[in-house]
Amino acid sequence: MVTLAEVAQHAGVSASTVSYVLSGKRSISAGTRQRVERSIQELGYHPNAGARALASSRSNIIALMVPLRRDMYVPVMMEIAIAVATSARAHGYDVLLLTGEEGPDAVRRVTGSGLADAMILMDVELDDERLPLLRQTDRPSVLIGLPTDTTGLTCVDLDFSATGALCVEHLAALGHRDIAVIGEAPAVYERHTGFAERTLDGLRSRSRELGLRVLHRPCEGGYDAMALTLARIFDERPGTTGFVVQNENAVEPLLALLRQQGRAVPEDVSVVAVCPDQVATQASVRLTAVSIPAQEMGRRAVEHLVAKLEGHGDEEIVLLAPRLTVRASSGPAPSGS
Amino acid sequence: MVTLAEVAQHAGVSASTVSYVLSGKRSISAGTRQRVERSIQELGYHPNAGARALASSRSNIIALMVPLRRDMYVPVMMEIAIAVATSARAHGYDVLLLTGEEGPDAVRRVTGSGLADAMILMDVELDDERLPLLRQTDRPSVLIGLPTDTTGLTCVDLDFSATGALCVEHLAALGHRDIAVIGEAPAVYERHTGFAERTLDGLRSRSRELGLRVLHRPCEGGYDAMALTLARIFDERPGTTGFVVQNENAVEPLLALLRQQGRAVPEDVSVVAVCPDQVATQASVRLTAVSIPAQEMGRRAVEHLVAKLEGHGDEEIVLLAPRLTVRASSGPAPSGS
DNA sequence: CGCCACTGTCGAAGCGCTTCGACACGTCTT
DNA sequence: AAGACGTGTCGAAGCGCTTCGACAGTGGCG
Repeated sequence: MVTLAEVAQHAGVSASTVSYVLSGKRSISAGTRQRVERSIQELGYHPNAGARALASSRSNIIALMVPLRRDMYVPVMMEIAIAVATSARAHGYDVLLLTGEEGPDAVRRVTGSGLADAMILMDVELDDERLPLLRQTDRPSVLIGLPTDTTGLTCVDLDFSATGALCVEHLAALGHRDIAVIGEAPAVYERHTGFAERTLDGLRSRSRELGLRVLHRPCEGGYDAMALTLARIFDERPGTTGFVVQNENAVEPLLALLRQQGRAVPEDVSVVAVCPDQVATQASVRLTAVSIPAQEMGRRAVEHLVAKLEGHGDEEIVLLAPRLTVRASSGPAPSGS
Repeated sequence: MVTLAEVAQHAGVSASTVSYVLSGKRSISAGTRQRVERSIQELGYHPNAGARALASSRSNIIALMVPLRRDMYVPVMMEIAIAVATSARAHGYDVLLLTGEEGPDAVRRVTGSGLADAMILMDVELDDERLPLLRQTDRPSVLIGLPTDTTGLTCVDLDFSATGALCVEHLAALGHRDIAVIGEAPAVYERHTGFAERTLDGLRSRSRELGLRVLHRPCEGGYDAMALTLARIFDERPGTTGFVVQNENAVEPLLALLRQQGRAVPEDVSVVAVCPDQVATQASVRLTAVSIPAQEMGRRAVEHLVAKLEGHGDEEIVLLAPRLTVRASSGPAPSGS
C-alpha cells in the first residue's frame, strides 16, 4: 500500500501539500501540482478510504435501501438501483446496498457508524417506521415514494395521483364509460405502499368528475389469478370496455385472456397500463401506457441528496409529471355500448 | 457522536477493554463485560466505521459488481444481488454496489482504497478484462459465472453445460427428434458471456449422442422478434416438436405464437425453459424448466468469500447441479412425426 | 511455601488522512 | 522605502479505533 507520505516524499513536498492537490481546497502552484500528480501516477497511489473517512468524517458513500420483496415490480426497482449507482458515481459517491429486511435497524446502524453520509429509501410505506429516525438524524436522506406525513423529508416520486387521472381521461376521451382497474397484489395495498393507493385515488376522483364507473380489483400476477379476477369483473360489470392495469405480472395474462375470450384489443376493449416503457413495448400488443420513469427517479434522488450534502439543500417534494404514450392497445369505445 | 473513550469512561474501564468486549479477541470477566455492555446501551454507542477500517485495515464491506445492462435476465440479477446482500449481512458484512460500467477501474479503485475487503463479480465474460487485476491483487474475490481460464480464481455458477444436456435428455426421452433452441439475444453471444455458450455446448454434444437434430437461434425478446425467429425455424425444420428456451423475454411470446398457430402445448409441441422458477410457474402454461438458482448462487458466493476472508479459503470452481422440474409444457412427441 | 502459568485489564503506539494556523516569500500600495 | 496583503507551502494535531506488550492478581502445583 502506497501512502500519502510516500507520495509526498517522492515528490519532494509535504504530506499536506499532496492532500491539497488531491482535494483542491487550497491553491497549489502549477509546478508543484504536476510533480505531485506524476508521483501519484508513478507510485500507483490510491487514498485509503478508511483514513479519509476518519479524518474528514465523510465516507463518500450513499446508502440505498431496496425492498427485499421479490414479488413485485422488480425491473423498476432494479432500474432505479442502477440509476442511483450510476449517478452517485458521477458525483463521486459509492453506493451501499441495504435490504429492506433490516428495517429501522439498518438506518440506525448506518447513520450511527458513519458508514454512509446519506441515504435513499425505496418502497416507502405511508406510515413507514423508518421515518422518525430519518427526522431525528442530521444525515440527509431522500425517499423514493411518498409517505403520508412528509414534514422534514425530501421525496421523489412519480405523481401517481395524476397518473391515475391521466389514464381515465384518456379512456373517457375515447368514449369508455365502464372502467376496470387491475391493481397490484392485495399484499401491496395491505402494506400501505402509497403509490398504489394514490393511483387509485387520482383515478377515482377524476372518474367521478367525468362520470365514469370504476371497479377496482387487486390481483396477484399470473394467469390463474388473472382469469379469476377477469371473470368476476365481467360478471359484475358486463359492459366494461376500459382497463387500467398497474401490475406488471398481470399485463400479459390479461391480454392473453381477452384474446382467448374473443375480445379484441383495442376494438372491443381498451387497455391502459402503468408500467416501464420496456414492458409496454414488449407486450403482445404494444400498450398505451403511462411509463414509470425509473431512471429519472433514481437520478433525481441522487441529485437532491448531493445538493444537500454540499449544503445548498432544500426540503422538497418532487412529483414527476406522468406522461401517457398512446400505442396500439387503446381505441374508441365500441359504439354498441 | 459517542466514542469508545466515552463508553470506557462511563463504564469505568479503559478504552482497550471496551474494544475487546466488542471484538471478543481477549477474554473479559463477566462483570466487566456487562458493565460495558450497559454503558454501550445507555449511551447509544455505534463504532465509527472509518476509524475501525483504518485501525484494523478491514472495512467489513464486500463489493458486488452487477451488470449495467437492463436488457436481459434482470430478475435473476436482482435476485442474486439481494441474496448476496442478505447473506453478507448475516456474516457481518455490508455490500457496496458497483455497476459493470466502470469496468476494471472499479476493481482498481476499490481494492486500492481498501473500500472493500473483497469482491463478487457478476456477468463475467469468457475473457473478462477484470480478471488479470483480480489475479494480481491479494484481496479475495468470487465470480458468479465461469470464464475460460479459471486459474487462481473462485467461481460459482450453475452447470449450464449439464443444464443443456438435461433439457435434451428430457425431450429425447419423450420421443422428440427435432429440437429448436431459442437462445438469448445475439448481443449476449457476441459478448461471450459464458453461460449461453456453455448451455449450447452441453446441449449439442448430448444431442449428438442421442441422435437428435438441433437448430439454434438467438432471439431478442418480444413478440415481433420471436415471430420472425419462429417462422424461420418451422421453415427450415417443419418437423420440430421440441423447444428449449433460454431467454425470459421470449418465453411468453413463444407460447402465445404457438397457440396462435394452432400448435398445442404439450400435445403437438413441447417446451423446456431455462429460467427462474417464478417465470416458469407464472407463464400461461406452467413450464417444464431447469430453474436458475439465483439465491443459492448469491449465497454460495458470499460463503466462499467469507471463508477466504477468514483464512480457511480455497480456490474452487463450484458448479451447481441443474434440476429439471416437469410441468405442463412438455409431453410425448406426437406419434405422427 | 514459593514458583509458574494463566486470566483480565491497562497504556500507548500507531493506522493514513485532513485541516488549521503559521510562515516565508513576492507584489502592490502609498 | 516600508508596510499591507496574497499566495503557496509546511508542521503538527488530531479523527476513533485496534492491538501489542506489560503487569497485577489469582490459583494450582511440586
